[in-house]
Amino acid sequence: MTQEKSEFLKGTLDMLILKVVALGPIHGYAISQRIQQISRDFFQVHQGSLYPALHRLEDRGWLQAEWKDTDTGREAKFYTLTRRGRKQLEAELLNWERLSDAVALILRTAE
Amino acid sequence: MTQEKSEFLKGTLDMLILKVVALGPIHGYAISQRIQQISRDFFQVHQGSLYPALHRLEDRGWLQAEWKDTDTGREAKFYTLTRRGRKQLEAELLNWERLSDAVALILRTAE
DNA sequence: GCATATAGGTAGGAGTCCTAGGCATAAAGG
DNA sequence: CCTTTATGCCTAGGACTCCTACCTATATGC
Repeated sequence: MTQEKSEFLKGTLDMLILKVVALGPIHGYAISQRIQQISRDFFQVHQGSLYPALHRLEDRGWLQAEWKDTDTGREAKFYTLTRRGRKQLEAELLNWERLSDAVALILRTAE
Repeated sequence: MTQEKSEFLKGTLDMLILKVVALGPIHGYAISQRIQQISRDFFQVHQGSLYPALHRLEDRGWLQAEWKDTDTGREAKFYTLTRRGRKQLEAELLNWERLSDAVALILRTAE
């Protein structure tokens, strides 16, 4: 089955998560909602993508998790950026800029 | 082993190939060189990515192949876009635009 | 009492890209 | 003449990411 979904994240998910977490402590479920909201529904982060990604980023030492209560009095895992996570975010931002510049170079080539 | 290469194509390879082929009939090896040149060496399309991608695009009916002689008198498989390939390219261009816009929305979010 | 939203998770498969190899011929350098 | 390099095509296998489809549990709304 071919991937045709327009929401396909194209490897940007890690960067998007790091960026959203950089805005302040936030739990997983809220991260996916934030990404969807801010992107005006372009991105839809499915739970099967979200949670493995969070565990991945935590394993790599970029995110730190802590169980806390939400506003509504429920338990949730709140994530914060580590120092290394902040560095990683900067690296990914730079790489994304270069990538999209490189793509633009090719797309603008008219001969 | 983690993927850390900055040349990582992030799912853009199909679009880039379609775009380069849209510029005129060209063979596989030259496609990878073109992409590397135009992107100022940011993208490096390895042969293990290139040829499977070309076969994929041909299987989907977006590219058409024909054996011809190069300038230097060697045989090579020249690719051209089919009508469906042209449509696909336009769809991918639009999707790329939307994707990068959506990413930009999130990256510019300062709170 | 039951559906929906919130909040966490896993398993399995599909798809893409990479490394590492193989094959063949032409040009260039010693 | 012979060996290296560039050109040109290809595949196998593994790593990684993302998706669908499932599971669990609690709070809220009807």
